[in-house]
Amino acid sequence: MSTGSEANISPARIELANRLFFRLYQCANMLHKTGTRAVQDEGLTTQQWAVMGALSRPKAKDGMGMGELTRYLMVTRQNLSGVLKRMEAAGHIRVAPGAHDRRSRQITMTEAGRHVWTQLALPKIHAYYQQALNEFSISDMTHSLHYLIKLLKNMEALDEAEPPESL
Amino acid sequence: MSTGSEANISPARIELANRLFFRLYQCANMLHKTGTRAVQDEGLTTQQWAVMGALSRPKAKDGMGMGELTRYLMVTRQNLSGVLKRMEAAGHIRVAPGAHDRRSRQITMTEAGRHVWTQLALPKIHAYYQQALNEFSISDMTHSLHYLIKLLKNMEALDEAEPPESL
DNA sequence: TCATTTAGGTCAATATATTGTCGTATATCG
DNA sequence: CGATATACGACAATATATTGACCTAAATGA
Repeated sequence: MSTGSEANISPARIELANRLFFRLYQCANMLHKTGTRAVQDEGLTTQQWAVMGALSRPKAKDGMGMGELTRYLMVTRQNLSGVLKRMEAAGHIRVAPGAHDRRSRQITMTEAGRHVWTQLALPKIHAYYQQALNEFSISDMTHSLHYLIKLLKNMEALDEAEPPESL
Repeated sequence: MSTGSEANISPARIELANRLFFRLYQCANMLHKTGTRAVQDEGLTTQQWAVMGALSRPKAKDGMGMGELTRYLMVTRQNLSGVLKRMEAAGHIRVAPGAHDRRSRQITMTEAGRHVWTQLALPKIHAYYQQALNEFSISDMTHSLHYLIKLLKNMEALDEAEPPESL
């Protein structure tokens, strides 16, 4: 008797979804607010923190390409372009033409950037984690992570369902 | 033998915290990207959606003050001011001086705004919820909500620990 | 080789979002 | 009544973030 697509969502689900997304919205705001505040003395922001976190991984030892980074951070290249420009001006990163594919740009951390990251930013980030994850057990963190990834996958699917520039 | 403050964070905790916050960062980006896309035909954004959600609650039948809204949404008044100005221009909301306290501004949804919200936006939002929460059981949603609120409380405490304008 | 795709740069418009500062009207308290 | 606190408005600077459009150079495939 249903119309084909599962349009019968229970009011309880809707109510829960409403609360869930509202809290996620608030979390997003607070993440950027408190996160940026945690590393502002180093001249960083939450976004630049994410970029440095990506580049400091052992996997990214030889740097990362633009497209690789945009996919990893889930932002547009126009956006990332601006962030990287500021980070390059600050001396945190270096941009060089790619080795194999000369169209691509390889983004690497500079020595200065690595110093700022490991010596100055990381201690503050760890202190931030400790406060932000106060009262979270290892189990709590594992479960939270699981749900975030699950949600993320659904939103990625939603994103790919109607891409803006017809990827 | 410890230095007083609990500086001994296990590497496992740090690693988990890293992943958790990175995923939260990605979720924040995707929430705004896919959320805005879901309601853009109605001329709305994720933020305006949040505002209308707040104003459409039975509790806010008589509208909400500026300060009330900034605390509810956890944004600054300078930010909210801009959002509200656009929404007022679009005819979605009305701003009137407060009844009791004439310094305050009472923000209310207009009839047109209520129509856009209930008739156009809500159906799309429910469809969005359905896709974004695909494979989430009621239990999953309840647990996710619980963790988001827990995290939020910690970040709020962090925020109040060092307020910018010495509230 | 030629057409197409891919990886980017760049410019522009628009909307969030923060911090900081100055100013004004209104409450409120002593 | 006078001092102070509160609730805003307005303005500026800066950093994200999106979409959209136009461009170039290099890789790739028929």
